[in-house]
Amino acid sequence: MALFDFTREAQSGHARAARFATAHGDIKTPVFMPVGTRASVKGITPDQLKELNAQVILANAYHLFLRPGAGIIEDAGGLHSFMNWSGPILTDSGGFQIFSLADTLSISAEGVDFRSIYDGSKQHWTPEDNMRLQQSLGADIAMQLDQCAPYPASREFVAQATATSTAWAKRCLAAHTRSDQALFGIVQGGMHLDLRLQSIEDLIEIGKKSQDAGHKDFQGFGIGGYSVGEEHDVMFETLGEVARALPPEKPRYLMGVGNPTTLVRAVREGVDMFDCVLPTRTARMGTAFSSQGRMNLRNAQYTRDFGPLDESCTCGVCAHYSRAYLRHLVKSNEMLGGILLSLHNMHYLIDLMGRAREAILADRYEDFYREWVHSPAANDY
RNA sequence: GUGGGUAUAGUUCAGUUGGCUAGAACGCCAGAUUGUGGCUCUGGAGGUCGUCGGUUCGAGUCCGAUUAUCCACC
Repeated sequence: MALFDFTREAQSGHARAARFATAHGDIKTPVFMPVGTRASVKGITPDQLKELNAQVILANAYHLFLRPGAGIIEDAGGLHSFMNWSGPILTDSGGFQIFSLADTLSISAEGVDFRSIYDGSKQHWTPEDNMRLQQSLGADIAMQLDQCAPYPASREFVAQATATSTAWAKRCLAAHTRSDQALFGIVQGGMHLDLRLQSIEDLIEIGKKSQDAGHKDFQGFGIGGYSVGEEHDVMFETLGEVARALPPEKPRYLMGVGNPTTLVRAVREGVDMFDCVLPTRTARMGTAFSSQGRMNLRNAQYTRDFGPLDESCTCGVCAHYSRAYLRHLVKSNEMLGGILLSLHNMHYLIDLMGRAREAILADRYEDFYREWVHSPAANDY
């Protein structure tokens, strides 16, 4: 199996099961990727991630560039060595941070000026700078630098941001030379289907021309610009058509999503990969996913509840700790509370995608989907 | 026993020369969290101001008694 081959194993409706080959191992899809922005999945060690069957984790080029700096990670032998994770890693470019952190000074076709969130210093990035950065970090998958439009935004603004992303996609692809690292283009276009379809057409064209010139093509595509504050159902008005307009022989990565039910629905639309801070962030705030829906462990009803977090969960936290104890930890601000709930939530999403994969392989994804949306577990947002 | 201090929300305390619908912090209760600047953010409940009486148009604020409690001295 050649590097970056996306080998489709089964399809059930639009849902796909596949293997994506990277230099640090295969990724079996559909897959949820834990987020470790600053080379750390908050509260979870790499050993624990392996036990949870995490296949690939995320890091963020923007944050690592500002701290500790790419040079240090390069001297450490790359990101894998630096953080002691031997499996696949995906780095996000930082396009989302430029949009979300509001320290952006200016964005033009040429590049972006922004201020460091750590010391306020002025920084300048071109797409080429960003590619150099991500290649020096050495992840298995790099994302193009993109511009993510906020929501709501005028159609004109979204169209302009999408055009900028497309221009940057072309330059990122041209500047990307590392053969053991995949590069994903990113679809933008906000909630406008026509802008998104145009974005996809442009990305495919850019890849084709690059290949014709003897250079590489994108090995997959991110679907960006969703989960930026819109109502949950808005995304599904266009997601299916967007996902299926992408080349079927390459992975589709819905960026920044999400909660369990959104994953189950998005897989049904043909999405293969997800990442989200939700399992760890909500865990630190005291919230757990469960077969009974979302649970807020701070609630008084758990004060004397000595049963497991989720009776139908197979994770180590549910095997050994009671709701009452977890509530106590959360209420007492003990870091162990956030850690244990993070472990559980992470297991929950990884296991969910594992079960989705089994259902696809057995060609009964529609049944799996129906069962899910009618179960109390779907009460998760 | 004597002298002095203090009694206001679950807790620690603010409440200016008497003029509110008596406030704060923490705690408590409940929401939020989607390509992570998050021990974060948003709401809510809760007090006949120790008790009884007096002065006053009006008392958490002044006066008396009483109870509790703290300190000092016998």
